[in-house]
Amino acid sequence: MKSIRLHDVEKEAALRRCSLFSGLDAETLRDLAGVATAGEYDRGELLFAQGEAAQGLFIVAKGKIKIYRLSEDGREQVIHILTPGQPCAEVPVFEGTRYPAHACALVKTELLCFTRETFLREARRKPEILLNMLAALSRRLRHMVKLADDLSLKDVDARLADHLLVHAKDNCVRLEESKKILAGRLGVTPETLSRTLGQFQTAGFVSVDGKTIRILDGDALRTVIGGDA
Amino acid sequence: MKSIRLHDVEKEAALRRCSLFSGLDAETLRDLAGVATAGEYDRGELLFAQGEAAQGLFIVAKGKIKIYRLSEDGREQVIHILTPGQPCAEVPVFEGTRYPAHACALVKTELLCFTRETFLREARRKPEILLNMLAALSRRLRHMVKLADDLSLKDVDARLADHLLVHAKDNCVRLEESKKILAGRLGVTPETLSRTLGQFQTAGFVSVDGKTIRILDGDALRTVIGGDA
DNA sequence: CGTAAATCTTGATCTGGGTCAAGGAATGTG
DNA sequence: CACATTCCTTGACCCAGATCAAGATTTACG
Repeated sequence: MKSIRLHDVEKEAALRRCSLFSGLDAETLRDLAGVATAGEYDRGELLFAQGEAAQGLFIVAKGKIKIYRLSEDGREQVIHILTPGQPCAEVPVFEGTRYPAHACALVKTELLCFTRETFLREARRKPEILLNMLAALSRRLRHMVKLADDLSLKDVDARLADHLLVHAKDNCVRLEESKKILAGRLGVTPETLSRTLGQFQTAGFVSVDGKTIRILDGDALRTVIGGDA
Repeated sequence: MKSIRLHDVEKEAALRRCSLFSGLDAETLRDLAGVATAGEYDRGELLFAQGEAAQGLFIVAKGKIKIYRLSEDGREQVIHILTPGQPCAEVPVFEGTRYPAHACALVKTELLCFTRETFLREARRKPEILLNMLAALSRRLRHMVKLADDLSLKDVDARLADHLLVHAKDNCVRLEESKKILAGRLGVTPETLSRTLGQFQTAGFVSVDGKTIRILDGDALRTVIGGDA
């Protein structure tokens, strides 16, 4: 890690992009920006390791962070890819526990960091910060509940169709991530994702071109989510 | 619903049993108890319906609440069984959104209720309330992440073994819920649960007697969680 | 207590999707 | 540009666990 200097306006902009803070007024954001420190990580550099005591929470300003676990047989399970605006390690910071996963930079990455103490001090001064974070955490919890639901009672076709519809911007889904990682997020193997996407394509529901998926028949996808193939 | 009167000390005791509030000091708890209202629901009575605007959050004081969804083909998916001390509907209350599921009383049940407005007013006065809740929500989020993990990469044997070890009190697990509901929570069908429990029994890992499961060989269960049958 | 409803167990069968394997496309690197 | 690496696709096979069906056992209630 290399400490870098950022103007407060840059830090503020980075914070505003983060859902945990996005609803806050300008003054509060400025305060938070004032107490945040900035750092730069090289590609492949480890941010923190699973099991380490949580010292601070991070906000991605630029670049990409991979959150992953290693199972005891050494297989890597990607939990999240964090892009600019996303926070990281709030959970262990509140609980005062250890980091539950590894985090490493996928490319050269700039981060804002609050130490645990700094953050708690600010939060006590301005409860809106906490209300905001509660809403954001609630939303994440909701997503996880849905995912767990879907994993046990929907099939792969339904999960993929759902994902495509949710992430479509005017009938297109651009994959920032590799398909391998998308597969992990849907809880399937890359092979199965490839096949399912293939089926959708031959059925005429979508057309796939590299990392761009165009939705040709949204209604068909919606019926896939409901019941049968 | 029938409004009932409870002494503040009773309400306070109910709040203290709830993880969202358990770390709070006596004064704060008293304040919260002062603004909570109490209600009684009959067996089968609906607390709120999926899709309804969230008006308040509840704490179970006595009885049992079932949280469930109905899929479009009418099948019921139990999400949670709430027992005394558990909170309900915090998520939609923070977000100011709708209830994401149905809730109904399984037996005659007493509940404390905060309206959205009342709660937010108190929370703003005492930020510790929010810090406490953040930690609690974080923990729940962690659990869901683990469940989602396990659903996609662990088999039923491992999930059941894990559940038994986590919930054991001196080598015994008493099922408050029916086995059907436990099955739902582990993301399997009742048939599979029955079979798996049967296997564990004939293997000598546990002994089952009605709603009580005694763990005979904890180490065996731990190895089941790890890798193979 | 007896009957009905719900819950639990057990067996037989079927299938979604994981695993293994091997051949293409991309992308990066000296 | 050749080479290596990682990513993606496709095929063949197999198994965990769902589903269907049919008793057995418990619980609820008039």
